[in-house]
Amino acid sequence: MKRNPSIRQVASVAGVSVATISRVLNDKGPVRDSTRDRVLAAIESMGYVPHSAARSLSTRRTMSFGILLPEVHGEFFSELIRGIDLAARRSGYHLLVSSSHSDPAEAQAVLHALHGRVDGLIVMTPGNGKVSPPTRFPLGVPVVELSSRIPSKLNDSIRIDNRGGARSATEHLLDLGHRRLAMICGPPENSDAHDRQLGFAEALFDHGVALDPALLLPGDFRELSGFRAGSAIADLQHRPTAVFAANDAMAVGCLSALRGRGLRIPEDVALAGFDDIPIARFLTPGLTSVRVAIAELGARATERLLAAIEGGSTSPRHHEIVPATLVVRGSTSNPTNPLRGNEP
Amino acid sequence: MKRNPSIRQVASVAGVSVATISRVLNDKGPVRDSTRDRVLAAIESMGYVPHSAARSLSTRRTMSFGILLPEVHGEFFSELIRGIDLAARRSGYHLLVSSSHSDPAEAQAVLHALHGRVDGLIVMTPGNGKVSPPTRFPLGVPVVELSSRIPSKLNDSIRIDNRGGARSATEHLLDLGHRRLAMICGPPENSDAHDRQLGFAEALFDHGVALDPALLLPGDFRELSGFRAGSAIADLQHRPTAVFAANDAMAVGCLSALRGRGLRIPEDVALAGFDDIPIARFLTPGLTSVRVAIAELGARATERLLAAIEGGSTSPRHHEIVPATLVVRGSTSNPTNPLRGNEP
DNA sequence: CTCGTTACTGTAACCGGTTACAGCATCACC
DNA sequence: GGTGATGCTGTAACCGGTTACAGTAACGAG
Repeated sequence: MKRNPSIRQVASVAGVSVATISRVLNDKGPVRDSTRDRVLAAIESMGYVPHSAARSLSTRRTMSFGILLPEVHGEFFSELIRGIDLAARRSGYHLLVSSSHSDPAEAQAVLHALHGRVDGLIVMTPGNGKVSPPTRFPLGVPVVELSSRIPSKLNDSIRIDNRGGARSATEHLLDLGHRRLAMICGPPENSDAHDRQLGFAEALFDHGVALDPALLLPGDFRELSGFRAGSAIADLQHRPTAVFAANDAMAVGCLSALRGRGLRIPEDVALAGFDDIPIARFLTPGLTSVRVAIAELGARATERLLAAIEGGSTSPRHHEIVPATLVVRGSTSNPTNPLRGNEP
Repeated sequence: MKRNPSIRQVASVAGVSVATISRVLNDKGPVRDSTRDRVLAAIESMGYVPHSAARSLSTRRTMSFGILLPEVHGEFFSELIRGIDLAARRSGYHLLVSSSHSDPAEAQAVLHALHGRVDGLIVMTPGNGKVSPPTRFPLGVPVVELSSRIPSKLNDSIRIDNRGGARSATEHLLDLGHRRLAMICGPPENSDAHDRQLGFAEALFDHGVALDPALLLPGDFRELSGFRAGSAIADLQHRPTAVFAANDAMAVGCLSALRGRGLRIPEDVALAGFDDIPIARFLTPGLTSVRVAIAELGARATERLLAAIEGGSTSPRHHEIVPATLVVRGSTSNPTNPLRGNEP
C-alpha cells in the first residue's frame, strides 16, 4: 500500500506553501487564479486527498457523529439509520454506528472510544428502569437521546408516543365491542415495551374493563415469542376476543399461531400490532397497527443534534414527542362492516 | 461545553511526563507501580479520555472501517450491520456507515471524506452493468467488495450464491411438476437481482421448459411491486402455476394479491421467495424461500477485511461465495403431501 | 571503587492538517 | 518620492497524541 501524499509534498510540487494549498482546498483567503490552477493541477496529478484525522485535530471538528443503538431487530433499525444518514449527509456529516449494545458497561467503553471522533451523539438507550442510562456522556459533545423513558435534563430527547399509540389501538378494540383483551408484551426492561403496556392498561381502566393478569403474555419483540403467545392464547379456557401485540413482529407470529389453530381473524380473535412495518398491510388480513414515521424520527433527531452542534449549548433543551397513529386494517375491523379492506 | 483535558494537563497534574501517561494507557514500556497509580488517579479525577483523532494521526491507525451501502431496504440491512458490527467490535474496531447511495459520484465523494478516518472499507456496490463500480478506491486501505458482480482483481470480494439459490428454488418448483413458471424480478440494475434471474432461466433451460417472456414481471424488491405483479399474474389468461419472487418482500406482496383474488396457495399457485426473512415462516402458508446467512456474510467480510488490515497487502486476493440454501415450506409443497408444515 | 546492566522516566520530534501573523509587491494618490 | 492600502503568499505555532532516544538512579559484579 503506497502512502498518500501529504499537504507538504503537494506544496513542494506545486511550488507554493502549505498555507496556500489549504486555502485552495477550503476556499478561504485570497489566492491568485494562476496559483490556484497550479495547486489544483498538483493535487490532481498526485491524487491528493486531505487526511481527515489531521484536519479534525486542528479544526476540532470531525464532521461526523456517533449513534449508539441497543439490540434492535428488524425493519426499525434500517429505517432509523436511513433517516439519520440522509439528514446527516445533507449537512455534510458522517455516521459512526455502534449497534447491539445490551451491556451498559460495554456501551460506556464504546463511548470513550468515540472521543475525538465525533461532534455529537445520538443515543438510543434500552431505557430499562433498573439500569439507569448513562446520564452523563463524558465527551464534550451534544447528545440527543432517543426514546429514553426519563428525558434527561442535560440532553435533548426525542420520544415516540408509545403510550398514546397503545391507547388508541386499545380503544379501537374496545370501541369494536371487545371486553376481554390480551396483550403480548415486549421485553420487560425495554422502555418502549413498558410504555405500550401502560397505554394498554390505561385504556382498559378508563373504560372500566378489568385487566386479567393471565392475559398479559410475555414476549421479546421477535416473531417466535409472538407465535408462542398466540399458541398460549388459543389454548386458554376463557379465550380473549382481541389481542394487542406490543410490536408487529410478534403480531405476525401470533397471527400464524392463531391461524394454525383454526381461529379466524378477526371473527374469532381481533389482532392489532405496533410499528406498522411495511408488510403489515400485505398480510391476510391486513394488520391493524400503530404507525410511527421511523425515518422521520431519525431525521428529526439528526436535525436536533446538528442544531446543538452548530449553536453550542446556548439553546434550551428540547424534548420532543413524535406521534404514533393508528392504522386500521382487516385484522380488527369486522369484515361484514369493514372499516377498511385489505387492499394496500 | 467544557473542553476535555489533554494528555499534557494530565501529565502536569500527575507530576510526570506525557510519555509516561501514554505508557500507562497503552501498557507499553516499564512503569513503576507507584507512578502508575498516581497517573491513573489523575486520569480518573480529571475525567481524561484520550483524543482518538490525535492518536490516529500519530499511529496511522484509526481502529475503524467504513461501510458503503447502496439503497437497501428491509431486514437485509440491519442483519448485515449486526453481523459486521459484532465481528468488528470483537477486534476493537468501529464502524463508519454510509448508506443509501444510488449515485456513484456521491459515493466517490463520501469515499474521499473517509480518508484518514478508516483503516479499511467494505463496499457493497449496486453492481449494475452499465455504471461500473469504482474499481480503484483512492485511499491507501484494503477493501472488501460485497456481492459485486465482477469480482475485482484488486480487492477481496464476497458474494452470495444468487444464481445457485435461484436455481434450486426453480428446480424445486419444476420437481413438483410445475411447467408454467413466472418470476417477479428485482431492479434491473441490481446484480443480485440479475443473478437470481439468471439462475431461474438456467434451471428452466436445463429442464427443457420454455421461458415465456410475458411471465417475467418487473419488480423493485419492495412489497408493493410484488403486490402489483401478483395482481397482474392473477389477471393473466394463461395463468402460471408457480411463481418465483426475487426476494421475500415481493413474495409477501404477491401472496397478498393472489389471496385477494381468491387464489389458493399452493393449490392454485405455488410461491417461492428469496432471503428467508424472519417472517417467512410465519406467513400462512409458510413461505418457501432461499436462505442466506446475512449476519454471517457480514462477519465473514469483516474477518477478511481485518486480515487484510493486519496482514498488509501480502496475501493473495480472496474471492469467496457464501451458499444460499433452499428452505421448503407450505407455499410450494402440496398440502396433501407436505414436505414440511407451517409450524416454525 | 568502577563499570555494566537494568528499570524507569523525560525531551523533543514527529503525524498532517489549519491559521494568526508577518512580509512583500504592486498600485493609487498626493 | 513617499505613504498607505490592497492583494497575495510564506513562516511557524498549534491541535493531542506516540515514540526514538537520551538520561538518571540503583544495584550487582569484578
